[in-house]
Amino acid sequence: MSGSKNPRRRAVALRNPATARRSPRPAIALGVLNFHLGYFVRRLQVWIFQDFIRTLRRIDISPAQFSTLVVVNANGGLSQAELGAALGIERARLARLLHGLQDRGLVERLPSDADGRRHALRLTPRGRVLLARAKTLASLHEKRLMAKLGVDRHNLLISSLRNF
Amino acid sequence: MSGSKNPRRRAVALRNPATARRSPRPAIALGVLNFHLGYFVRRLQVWIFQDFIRTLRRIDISPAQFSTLVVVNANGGLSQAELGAALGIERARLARLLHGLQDRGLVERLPSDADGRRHALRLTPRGRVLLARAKTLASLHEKRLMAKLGVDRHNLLISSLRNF
DNA sequence: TCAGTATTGTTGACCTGGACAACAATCGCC
DNA sequence: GGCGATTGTTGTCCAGGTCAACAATACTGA
Repeated sequence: MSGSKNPRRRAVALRNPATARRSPRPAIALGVLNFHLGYFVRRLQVWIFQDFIRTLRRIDISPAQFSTLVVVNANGGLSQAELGAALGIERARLARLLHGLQDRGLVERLPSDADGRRHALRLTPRGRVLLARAKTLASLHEKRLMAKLGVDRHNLLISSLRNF
Repeated sequence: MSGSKNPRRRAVALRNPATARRSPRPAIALGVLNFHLGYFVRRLQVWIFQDFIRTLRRIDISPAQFSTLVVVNANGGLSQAELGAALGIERARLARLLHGLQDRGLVERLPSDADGRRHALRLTPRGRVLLARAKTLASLHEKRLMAKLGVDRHNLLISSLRNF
């Protein structure tokens, strides 16, 4: 039984110049990926999130938490359903996310007197203070992103995607 | 103990016009998110991935698998380290991803005769056939994306991000 | 030569997020 | 007043990202 049980066995060695290459390989070809916007959007998004997370790590605010705080602050008393629809966060996920923010004393969920099912979301004073700090840090991140993309391209992308 | 053990208790009802609003709420304000490119990039990326996944579901190829097949096909015999660096996939993750593709008979990992640690990656004939099919479906997805963004904006975004 | 160091790939473990279903409470409508 | 729809919560599953440890191999410098 020469290891034939394992479906991921190594094949026999191959005498192929490509596999023997030792000199520094020229840049990897991306092939048809060059025509797929999703590839580039994903790379940009990964870079942005990593920088954002690193920048706001000291106050322990993730991108999703940041956008939540911003939108709650800008729309006092809105419901979770509305918030989720605005941010594209599924309601189960949003419930847990808000619990985390509430446990940290940043948001409060008041019972809406107009609809017993809804929670009217609000920032606590502490939430507003933290949000101000978060906005400062987030603008630092955005400055770094502008520097990386170039200001003109950054503006082009923002205006191009805003009304999407 | 009126429920005071639970740190996430509901507060007393609030008499606030905002919470009592019953008429259709005007569009949710995004506040400062309007100035953060990451917010828009993420929304676009989510849309793209959802459409891509749905389009290629019938052949069970994810975006990461697609880009892997494309790059392996375009760079015969490259190593996992090179592939991972090109696509921004961490090597632990890439190892498992490739195992999945190998188990499906789409890629093979030949021992590189130049370096005993490396695997020279290649598509199998079956992998090449599936990749052709995947490319067809992916271009359908891209057409849908172009229709949604508008061709001009799509081209603008691609050329703007390609050399990023 | 060879001992120490770096690289490559693999595996295990953990965590976050997304997706989906079930559920209770409440609302709206007829 | 009852029935379907909505809202929020919870459980569960799965995919991905991350990190650490490890074995095998390559490289480097004394």
